[in-house]
This record gives sequence, structure tokens and C-alpha cells, in this order.
Amino acid sequence: MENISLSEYTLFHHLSAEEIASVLPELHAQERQYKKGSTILSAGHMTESMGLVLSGSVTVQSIDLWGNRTILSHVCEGDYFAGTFAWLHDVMLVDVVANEDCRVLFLNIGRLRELPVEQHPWTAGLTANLLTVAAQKNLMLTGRVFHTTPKSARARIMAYLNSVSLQKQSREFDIPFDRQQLADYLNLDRSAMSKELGRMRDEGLIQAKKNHFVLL
Amino acid sequence: MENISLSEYTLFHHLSAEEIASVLPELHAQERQYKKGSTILSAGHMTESMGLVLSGSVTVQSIDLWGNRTILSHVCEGDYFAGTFAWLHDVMLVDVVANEDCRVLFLNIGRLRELPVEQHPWTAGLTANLLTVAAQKNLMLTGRVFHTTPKSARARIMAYLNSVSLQKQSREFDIPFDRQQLADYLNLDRSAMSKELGRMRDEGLIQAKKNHFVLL
DNA sequence: AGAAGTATGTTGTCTTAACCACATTATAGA
DNA sequence: TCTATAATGTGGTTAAGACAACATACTTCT
Repeated sequence: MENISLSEYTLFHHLSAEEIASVLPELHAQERQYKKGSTILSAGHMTESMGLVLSGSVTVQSIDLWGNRTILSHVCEGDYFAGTFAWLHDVMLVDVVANEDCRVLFLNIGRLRELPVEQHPWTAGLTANLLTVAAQKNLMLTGRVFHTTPKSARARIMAYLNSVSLQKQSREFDIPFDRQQLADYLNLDRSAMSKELGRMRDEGLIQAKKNHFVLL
Repeated sequence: MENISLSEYTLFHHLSAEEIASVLPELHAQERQYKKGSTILSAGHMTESMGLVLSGSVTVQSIDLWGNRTILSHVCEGDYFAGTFAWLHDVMLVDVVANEDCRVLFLNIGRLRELPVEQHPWTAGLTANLLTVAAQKNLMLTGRVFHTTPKSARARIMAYLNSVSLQKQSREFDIPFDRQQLADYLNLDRSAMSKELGRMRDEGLIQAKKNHFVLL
């Protein structure tokens, strides 16, 4: 486990390499590998641990009784998932699936509540970092709400593309979704979305080739 | 400020009355009153403080350029708002509006990051409590996503009513929204929703009188 | 009690996106 | 390179919900 690189992640901000070396065993850190498409965690189960994506990316989604998939978020390298459920000791409402081959580091976050601060001074910092991560997740979820609120397909697409463009600070960017995934994220029918993208291209609003977009 | 009652709130769990008495001034606690309909915090501004609803209730919402309102959540007595933005020192993306006459206690959460744990042992516990609140907010937002994901009006209404019913552990309950607010929460047109509610009543699925519902 | 204002229900028209079915283009595997 | 499979684009049909306009409660304030 490369503790030096771990210190880059938000979760370990302000923690020294020695502290990280102490944190990992205390939180029962475990690294796992997953093939593209395989399920990492599934709805209905509990998880004691949150997952830190070391490489690749995962998708947080839910599939209802009729097979409709909803994508809640896309978690890329350096980002976390299942923190909420692990901290609250709650049943997962979503599935986590490998979006591509990936490596994940699991950390038993529940342990953090039990470790006394006096003996492990780093717990305070770690909790604060976790809070920061949770707050960021909050913003992401709020973002997702805003992306799916508009009534029209075009408005949803634009809401999403705009926010990505703002994030990447460029009118030209890649998105982490293929068409079906984007449709599932925006709560649209894939073909309807494809149609709308075509229309927007015709009107000179955007360029779209695969997952590469340009706003004009 | 009644410190005893404050200890009931999640935020102050495991804190003694003396600790709470020390927390309040450190976080520049301030109580404010608001009339129904007045804006408490508005999008585009920063806030150093999160708000704890002491009485009444508030609505977290957003109004787009065309006047469409989206209700993100409803915050009732004992619950919090704006924690995310206060902690991250970020610009608010939403408005917070008094849903009825209410009293709010503001706490400067940003201060928490600056206070050294050594001098204020309660910061660790408080941060952990904040994390719990943030995680709960996360679940609420996830819930909201699930309530608005279904394509049909009926499925959205049922998704929402079911989850309220589960929470209240009863098939009979009040909801905290009037018709317009519910429509804004579910991303539906009010009249379309009213129509659908009528149909559901005709089919014997529900009883609905004002904000009181019964699932059959 | 009466009036003004707000909340809710009802009706009809029309746009839009879901759905289905298929064509076309990429991608990966042998 | 060829083939099988997946990803994306296109067209037509239809049901559903947005929108507007109005009717009918229900509040609350004087």
C-alpha cells in the first residue's frame, strides 16, 4: 500500500505518513480488484466499509422492479462511495458497479466512531475530512437533482453539459458516460436523447462525438 | 437559550450541558425569527453558519430563470439546513425560505475547523455528529432522487407516499406539503398531479384530504 | 358575517418524449 | 481481417403530462 499517494486524497488531508500507516490497520483497510461490470456492493445489504477508488471508476445506481436503471453518480479515481451507509450503519439503497476494471480500498469507517480520540489523535482530523467528503457528495447529489429537474430533454442535457463545462473550465470536454448511461443519469429515454442531441447538433449548439463534447 | 433541550438534537449528542454551554459562544450562536414566506438564506451568497430549526419549518428550494421552483427538501423542527455550504465555505445553490413562522439558531460551523481539539475536546464529538447529520441529508437527497425518477406521475406520487408511510410507520399520515409544494417536489405540474390524485382516489388506492393521506 | 385572497379541483388542447423497431456505425475477439 | 456484439442514430406512433383557463372550495381578516 503506497501511503505516500494516499495522502493526496481528501480523506487523508493533514495526516502524516506515519498517521496514515496507523490508520490503515485500525480501519481494517483492504484492497480489492473488480472486473468491468461486476457488482461491488448491492442494495439491500449492509456495509461496514466505505470504498476509495484507487484506479478505474465505479457507478452508483439503482434498478427498480421494472428494470429501469437510475444512475445516481459516477465515482472516479480518488473518490469514495458508500460512506453514508457505512457511517450510519444503514442498509444500502443503491448498487455499486465497476464501470471499468478497477481497484478499490475498503475502509471500515464504523470503527472510527469507536476509537477514542485520546489514544488516536488522528480520528478528529479523519472525521473532519470525512465530513468534507460527505458535504461534497451532498453537492453532487444536489447537482444531479438540478440536472434532472428541467421538463424538456434539451434543458436537462444543457444543464448537465453546462455544469461539466464549468467544472472542467472548458467548452470542450469528455463526459464519463456513454449514451445509455447519460440517459439513465438524466432520466431520459436513450433514443429520445439521441434524437435531441442530433437536433442540437443540427442547430449548431453543440458538437458531440462519442463522449467528447464541445459547446458552441 | 435552553441548553437542556438542545441536547436532544443529533448535533449535540453525547455532549454535556456544560460542553454545550461552551460550544454556543464559540460557534457564535445566534437566534433569529422569521415570518412565513420570508427568505432566510438566498442562492448566490455565502453563509458561515448553518441553521438549526428551533420551531416551525423551512423549505430548501431553487427557482430557475423561468420561475420554475424546485423543492429540494423540507426541514422541520430539530433539523438543520445549509450545513454543507457553511462547512465547505461554498456559495449557496439554493434558497432557504420560512415555510411558516419559525425560530432558527445559527451556528458558525466554519469555526469548528479552526478550534484546536486539544483545547476544546468537544470538537471531535461535534464533528462526528455533524457527519451523521450530513449523512442523513445524503439519504434524504437520495430519497428525493428516487421520488422524482419514475416517469409517470402516479409512480412518483406512490414512491413518495410510500416512503412517508414507511417513515411514519403507518398507512395514515400527514405530509408537510400543500399541493403546489408537492408538485414542485415531485417535478410535476400541479393540475396534472391533482388529476392523478383524483384518479387514484377513484380507483380506491388512496384517500386524500388536504395534506392528510391514507394508503389502502 | 362578508369579502378578498388562497388553495384545490376540473376540463380541454397540444407538445413532447417514451416506446418499438430497425439501420448504421464502432468495438472487440478470434 | 472477418465476425459477432455492442453502441449509437433514425423514424413513426401513441400516451401522458404540461399549460392555460376556469370553477369551486377553504381561510382569514376586518
